Amino acid sequence: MDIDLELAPKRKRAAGTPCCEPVVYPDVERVRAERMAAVAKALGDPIRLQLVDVLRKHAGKVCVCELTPLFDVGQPTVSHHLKVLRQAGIVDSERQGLWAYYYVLPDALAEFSGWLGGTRSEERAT
Amino acid sequence: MDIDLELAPKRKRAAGTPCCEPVVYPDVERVRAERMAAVAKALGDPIRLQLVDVLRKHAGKVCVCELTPLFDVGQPTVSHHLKVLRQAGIVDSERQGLWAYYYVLPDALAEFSGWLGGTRSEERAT
DNA sequence: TCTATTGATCGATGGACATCGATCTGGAAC
DNA sequence: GTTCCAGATCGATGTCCATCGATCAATAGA
Repeated sequence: MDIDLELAPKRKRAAGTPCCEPVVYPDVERVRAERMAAVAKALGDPIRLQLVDVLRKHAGKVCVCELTPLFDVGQPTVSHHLKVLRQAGIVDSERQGLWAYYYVLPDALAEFSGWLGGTRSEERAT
Repeated sequence: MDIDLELAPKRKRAAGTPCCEPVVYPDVERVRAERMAAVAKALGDPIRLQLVDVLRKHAGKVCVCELTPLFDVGQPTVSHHLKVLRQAGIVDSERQGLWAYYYVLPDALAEFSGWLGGTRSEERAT
């Protein structure tokens, strides 16, 4: 019930007729989807999501030595996850002597967040 | 520069002393992170993200026969992606005769969207 | 009943990913 | 220099994932 008639199969349909014409999307939509999916993928691991969470909680820059003991994985694994986040453009780092400090890049999550938050397509900017 | 002193290593440090005490997070944070990461992971594929996008654009329910031709993958693959989205609790489906109609579950993305949108931890509800 | 259609499922395959231990790099203390 | 430490990288390993062709179940028309 409550089917959107616009998208219901166009005819009462004799078996064999294609049910509807394909809706073609402009290429830019696909590129945008790939960009946002890359961000979502990077956030699609509990450790990485928590890393971003911690970095956002502390608006400043956080030492890796503070991040590592938060998780039940080894240091190389945390380093790996931070690298994934950096490659996704979500965080960046800065070295200070022996230590490395990570921070969230502002606006890195803006596009994805905007898409997620918007309930209707009309609200989106191109 | 601009290091958050709260999180900088606590002492001037003789090499060998641990640089800082671990910050322990309550278990609920980890569970919440796993829940949100699961949603992010489901959205971490361009096809799935576009599927959700199309379903949200058309507030009603959309026939699978309308979704399949949108992508350069076979019908089993689209069906697989829809299943992943359904298992993540993001969409659900309903059969009408031969056709299956998919729709976005309201509030499925709310928690993740709220976390993503909030800039500071204080804005978050538990 | 027979046949055509939709959409889900199965099994296989190739590639990506999370994790680990070991190692490397380059600073800092002695 | 030598030694120690923080953090990144490497190589290996086991697991998960995206995709495909083939097939199946359910339904509707003939």
